[in-house]
Amino acid sequence: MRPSKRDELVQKALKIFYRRGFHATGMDKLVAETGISKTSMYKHFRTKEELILAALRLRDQQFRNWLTRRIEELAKAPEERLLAVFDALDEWFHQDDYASCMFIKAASEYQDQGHPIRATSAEHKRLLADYLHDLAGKAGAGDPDKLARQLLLLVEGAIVTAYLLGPDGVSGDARAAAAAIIDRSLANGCLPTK
Amino acid sequence: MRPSKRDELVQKALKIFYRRGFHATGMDKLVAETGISKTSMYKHFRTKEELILAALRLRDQQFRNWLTRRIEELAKAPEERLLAVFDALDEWFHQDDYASCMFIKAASEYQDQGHPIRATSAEHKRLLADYLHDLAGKAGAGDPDKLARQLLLLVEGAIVTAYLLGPDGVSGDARAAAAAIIDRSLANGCLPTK
DNA sequence: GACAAACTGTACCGTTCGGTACATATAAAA
DNA sequence: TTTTATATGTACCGAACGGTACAGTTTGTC
Repeated sequence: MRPSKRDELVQKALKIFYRRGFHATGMDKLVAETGISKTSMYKHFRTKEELILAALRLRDQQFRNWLTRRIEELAKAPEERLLAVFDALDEWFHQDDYASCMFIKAASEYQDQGHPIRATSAEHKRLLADYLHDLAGKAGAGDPDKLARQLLLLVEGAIVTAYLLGPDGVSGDARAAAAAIIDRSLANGCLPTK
Repeated sequence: MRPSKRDELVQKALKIFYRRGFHATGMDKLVAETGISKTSMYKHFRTKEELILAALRLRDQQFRNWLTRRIEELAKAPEERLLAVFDALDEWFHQDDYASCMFIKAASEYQDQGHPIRATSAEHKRLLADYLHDLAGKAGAGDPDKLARQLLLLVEGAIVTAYLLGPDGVSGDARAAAAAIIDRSLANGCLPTK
């Protein structure tokens, strides 16, 4: 069974929304760029918002899937994986179609508290934080909650900075900063571990 | 001389754009919410984009002004000011109308390379980085460039995370992470300074 | 080949978009 | 008081917005 027209639509819409933005992308533009008729679109999704939500759900799945897989390839030991996070991000930042994080942008355009698009974006970040927490725990962090939250700050900061000021060096800085806070968390400060 | 109608417009438009977004805010909405006639608006600004740019320039000025002033109030010694950055941010995050960074959101909506709105947003971040660099230098950091770039990551990460996951604790985490990387920069690692 | 499901093209709906035309009002400066 | 600059209200422009109606075409299945 070939990929359904529905999946094809979501996949293509995802790329277009990512590249052009949500409000700035009209349904007619989606018709023109996907080659899928508007009638079909509204057969699969009752509103533009539902299509956006489907695109965000797909993005969440694809992105976290890629990130975790890449990190597992790049490093084996948990402490090393905490740093490999930023090596994976570096690859992302240097893709020529890199344009920040889709969820940060979605939450920027749909700011109402409790709006499904904003809620979905927040959930994505929570899942990302959970993954970092998992890594931090396996690495033997003294306070994995805290370490994960601190690393998340570096991840988000790197994403935004790589977009606004360019990708070069950002991951390296984030990695170095991460090393500092990881050292603190694992060694409980500058005291020798024994 | 009273504040000109033009300044009043930019000030009010700034708040509305910040709260509702750029594409989502039509000129008619601005007329309704500011009480300023559309004719006047287009006498002062030839396009909506020019009005947005004026609002961003005002925001840049107001925000950096507030931030630096607040930091100078909160701490006197340069090393302490590097940490006070996050105390000031914490106050911002807990304002009930906090809605992330206007420039991150602007760059999210106007993604074209070289678009004036995106360029203005990038410039704001560059100026923020310059300020951090200045503080880092005065604090005697070994590599003020690097420290400033790392702190900027924490600042941006805190802004985004406070918006998406809520303000509580974010600044504390950022502050703790900042302390770790500042210690490294000032002491050149865990080695004693002498 | 028949049938149903899925997809397409086009025309259209009311609304809103950014932006303009124009005639009127207000208010300070001369 | 007349002038001049600046504000206003309203009506409007063509285009694009999200979304619908409907008739016709392709597609896989029995």
